[in-house]
Amino acid sequence: MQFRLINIMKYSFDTSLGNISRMISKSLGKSLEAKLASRDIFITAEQWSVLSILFQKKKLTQIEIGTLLGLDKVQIVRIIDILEKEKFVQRVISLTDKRFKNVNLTPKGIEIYHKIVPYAIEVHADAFSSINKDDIKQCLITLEKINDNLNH
Amino acid sequence: MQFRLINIMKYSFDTSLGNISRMISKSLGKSLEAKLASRDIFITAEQWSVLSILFQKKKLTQIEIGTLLGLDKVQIVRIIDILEKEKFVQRVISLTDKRFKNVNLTPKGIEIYHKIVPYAIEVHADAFSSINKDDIKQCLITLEKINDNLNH
DNA sequence: AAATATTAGTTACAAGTGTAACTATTAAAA
DNA sequence: TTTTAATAGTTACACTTGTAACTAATATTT
Repeated sequence: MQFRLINIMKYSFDTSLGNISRMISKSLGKSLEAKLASRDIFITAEQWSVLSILFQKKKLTQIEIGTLLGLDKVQIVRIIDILEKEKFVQRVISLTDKRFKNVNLTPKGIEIYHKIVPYAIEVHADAFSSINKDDIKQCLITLEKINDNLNH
Repeated sequence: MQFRLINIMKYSFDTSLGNISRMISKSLGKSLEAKLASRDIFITAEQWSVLSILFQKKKLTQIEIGTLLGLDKVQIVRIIDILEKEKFVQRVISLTDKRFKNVNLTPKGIEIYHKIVPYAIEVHADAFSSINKDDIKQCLITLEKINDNLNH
């Protein structure tokens, strides 16, 4: 049984999830950043991921953001510093525990979020073009499962 | 029709391919690097991708490596510099066009390749555990298609 | 054939990133 | 209750990475 598993798993570069996910993630990020830059919006893919998770969850501590995005606390500090300087987010020290800073979108942050969404959709639409939409759905479900495996 | 597409594509962070592929690629890379480091093999995930593409294709120019892996020529120079210093690969100037340098694995490079493969398989097996193997196959096929879309 | 453009690979430097050490605050242990 | 440990967030510095300019060789244009 173990032998069979190894057999199935025979390593092949072409189908290596590590490689293909790295390439896709890079392409999508660069593609989004290029689209935004051409409209004079200078926001990186990672900053965008923070903006969108904040839009979805409304209020998160820096540690929570890091956990959700797989980024460490130093990276989060830097991203929040930049986003706060641009007044897209604000830090609010928690009343119940002064170690925590709750981060939330400002009105300007919500505005930029809505401005960027169409470009994010565009990038994904390009990536998904001429691929069966059920296949894409199924693929994303499998990727979620893989991601769960990797986080536990 | 276009309206329907946009509707299907409604942006959701959770199912954002950009985010999930970034997280998976990072996890897999770090997981492999940690496994290797604990056995005193100090090779990064990117260096590994170069070793394995060279094992598969036997001989490639630096530009070809970059194209296959989605890395630019400067990154490739650096990786090949390191791998050459470790005597895992060698550069051979092309006889037909002196601008090109053909890169290939040395016997030591082939040896380290075979040494690393089991760890690469292990990392993927962890990622795929308890997921239906047909789903994984289908997922990888879809990712290949997405990757093709992004490269054209 | 000479001049120009293009390409593969390299180098240099600025900008970005990861690691470790730090502060402030709260929780747990003695 | 005092001491110790743990946690959220920050800072500093070494290391890595991206951009642009460079060399050398070949291809193209004039």
